[in-house]
Amino acid sequence: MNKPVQQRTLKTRARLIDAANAVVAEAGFDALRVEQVVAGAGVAKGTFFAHFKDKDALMDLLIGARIDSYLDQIESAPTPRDVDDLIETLMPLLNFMTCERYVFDVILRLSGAAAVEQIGAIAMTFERHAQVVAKWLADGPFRTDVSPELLAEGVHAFSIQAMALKFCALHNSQTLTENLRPYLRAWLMPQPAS
Amino acid sequence: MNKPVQQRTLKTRARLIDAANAVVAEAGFDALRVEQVVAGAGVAKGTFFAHFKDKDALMDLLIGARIDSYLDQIESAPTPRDVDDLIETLMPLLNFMTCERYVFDVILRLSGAAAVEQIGAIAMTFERHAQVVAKWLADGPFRTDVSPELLAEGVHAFSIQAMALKFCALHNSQTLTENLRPYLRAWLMPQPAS
Amino acid sequence: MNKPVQQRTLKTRARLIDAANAVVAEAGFDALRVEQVVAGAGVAKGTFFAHFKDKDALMDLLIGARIDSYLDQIESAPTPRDVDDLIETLMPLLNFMTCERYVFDVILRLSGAAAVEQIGAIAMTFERHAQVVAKWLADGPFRTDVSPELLAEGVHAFSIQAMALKFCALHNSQTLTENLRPYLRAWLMPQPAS
Amino acid sequence: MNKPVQQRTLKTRARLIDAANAVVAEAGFDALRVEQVVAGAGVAKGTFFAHFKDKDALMDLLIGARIDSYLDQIESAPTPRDVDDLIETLMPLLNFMTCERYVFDVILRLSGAAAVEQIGAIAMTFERHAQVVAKWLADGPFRTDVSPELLAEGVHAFSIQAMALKFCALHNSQTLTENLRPYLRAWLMPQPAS
DNA sequence: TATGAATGAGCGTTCATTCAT
DNA sequence: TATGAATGAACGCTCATTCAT
Repeated sequence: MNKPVQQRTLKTRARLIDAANAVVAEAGFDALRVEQVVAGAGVAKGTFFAHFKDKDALMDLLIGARIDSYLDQIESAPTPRDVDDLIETLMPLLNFMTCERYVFDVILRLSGAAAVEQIGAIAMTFERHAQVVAKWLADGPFRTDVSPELLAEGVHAFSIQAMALKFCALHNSQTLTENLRPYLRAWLMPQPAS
Repeated sequence: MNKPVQQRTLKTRARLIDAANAVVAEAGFDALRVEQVVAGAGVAKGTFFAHFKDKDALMDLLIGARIDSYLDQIESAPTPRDVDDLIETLMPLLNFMTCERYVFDVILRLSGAAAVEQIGAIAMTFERHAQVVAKWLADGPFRTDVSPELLAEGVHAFSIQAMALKFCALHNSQTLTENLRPYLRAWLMPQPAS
Repeated sequence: MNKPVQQRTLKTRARLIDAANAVVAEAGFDALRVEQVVAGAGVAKGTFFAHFKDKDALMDLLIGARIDSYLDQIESAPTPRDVDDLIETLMPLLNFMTCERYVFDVILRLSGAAAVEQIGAIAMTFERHAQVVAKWLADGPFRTDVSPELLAEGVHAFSIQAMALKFCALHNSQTLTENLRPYLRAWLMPQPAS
Repeated sequence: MNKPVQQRTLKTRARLIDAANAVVAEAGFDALRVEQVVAGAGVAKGTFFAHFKDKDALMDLLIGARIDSYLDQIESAPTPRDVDDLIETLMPLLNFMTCERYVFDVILRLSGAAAVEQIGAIAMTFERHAQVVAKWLADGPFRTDVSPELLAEGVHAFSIQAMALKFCALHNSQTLTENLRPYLRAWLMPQPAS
């Protein structure tokens, strides 16, 4: 009964997102302007704000979708055999997350939601990321004295740290991979008997 | 000859900082506006920017000073004997860093300087923090298979993670301390022989 | 055959008006939003405009009805014997008309219809008001050198003036009654022989 | 000492007003857009709102200035000898006030100020109008049983009434002058001995 | 009649930062 | 150094009204 209306809504929403993606492809996330998006979608400005609370909500969706597609790839990849393998598998995602300073900032900002109702796409991907990595860690040649879930959270923490260093003049002489490797080795590998 | 001028300069700078601290005490860091600061200091807006490169430079100073005073306390505290001790020692600092979402964001943003010349007060405190923690970790009953410096960086990474969770509706049911403990246990303690 | 349809129509219309009155009772005329009204009536926005040409048409109805009920009271009151009596009789109406700045504005705007076909409830009440007052003035101890109709129009003009003063910081130290009395004395009473 | 700065301010303000007057001359008051004004003045939008609280504040100034110049003409005109003379003298002002429905609405809206500090140009002209007319009425062949100030307020009330009728479909078959004459005759002339 | 997504055009805001004096 | 008016570029908002279904 209310299907036709909803389809119209979904169509408009899709056009907005398509237009936004076109702008991003052209000029990047930081350069996206709401005005361009509505112009590209051929809708009124008011329509934009009927679909998205604000520009951040759109960004959450766009960036969240990309992270999700990277997670799809990651999930379908073979379980990493060692730390280097793990890093290599994660790299496409980490590279995307640091492709623009603006993107990294948005991700940090939106990865936590002030209220449960406001949990957005990016925050959801963080949950998923933890699950995917935990599943790996349970299988691989990694330390077993703590839960895979905790290990996965640590991978996340060190990834953030390494990504942050990429934007830091003092430490960006090393690549993201090089920064990340010692952290994850020390975190994931069983300690040699002392 | 130029002594009086310098004194006036220092005086103006001091008045700006005092005014800023008054605003912060009244309304918090997030609510601080340059306009309020210059009004409180009784100078013109332009004068503010003659003393501080930008608003962030002031924030760096204000927040950096507070972090430094927490580090003073931390440094003068006895070396922690275990993880709980370590957390307890660090907590006043971590609580301050998460007193406002805005403060946490500023710290993340300024903790890595975008350029080497721009290393500010907050970035300095992070170096100092790393040294203090590394010294502790070298002395305590912690794992020795990796360098204390790397361990300290990990403490930092997990602290950031735990602080971020404080602002996340999905995970803030636990206290910062409760979130941090399992991370640091797993990171710092020698693994039991498996 | 079309009875049930008409009844449904009338029912919807009544529900819209009830909902509108509820909003007005809660928050006043100025705060009334079409959205609230349709929400309260449990119908869609478009339905509102199937029943009322525009929001003003609803306002015309709501405010016109209230004015009419004040006119009922006025009409059933005894013919005023003097100016003070006249003012006292009119006051409930004038107080309502100035209960909100917005109400006064709407009344001014709709009291003269832009087109003859658009004569609405408020415009009708003004005609009625003029007739009622003219009838009084023909009977009372008032000047007789001009027609009662003209006198009534003057009462209207001075009432508007006095009401406007109520919204003016320069003149609202006096009550509406106090502002109105000298006007109507000078307008309605026979001049003393000079 | 602070003269040069103020002159710059005044210059910018003058450019804004000039640009606004140009737009009005071109397209009328109703068609004035803030964007056009700032474009015409060659200043930023922020500057506009630094000079005027909102668009209404500019309108108050523009319209108030015009009314004032009409009042200048009126003031320098010879004292009217009778009602027709009076109407003829006032007509340029009344014609301007009703040149656009929008202008009349703005005048009504801004003629009263909610607070004394907010009294604007239009509200001031109303005071002046009363004074100018009162001075005339004291001199002319008009009724003397009430104060000239009261008589002037009545002229104002009837002028508003007559202007409102101009926008009213039911009564605009008569000219403003024709509508006004009977009112003012009855209001201003000594009553014939009955 | 009923629906409700879409419209739309302009206003006001924001506030750190700049620059001519 | 000090001044403070001016900048600027989007964003977000408003909300009555329309129109295709």
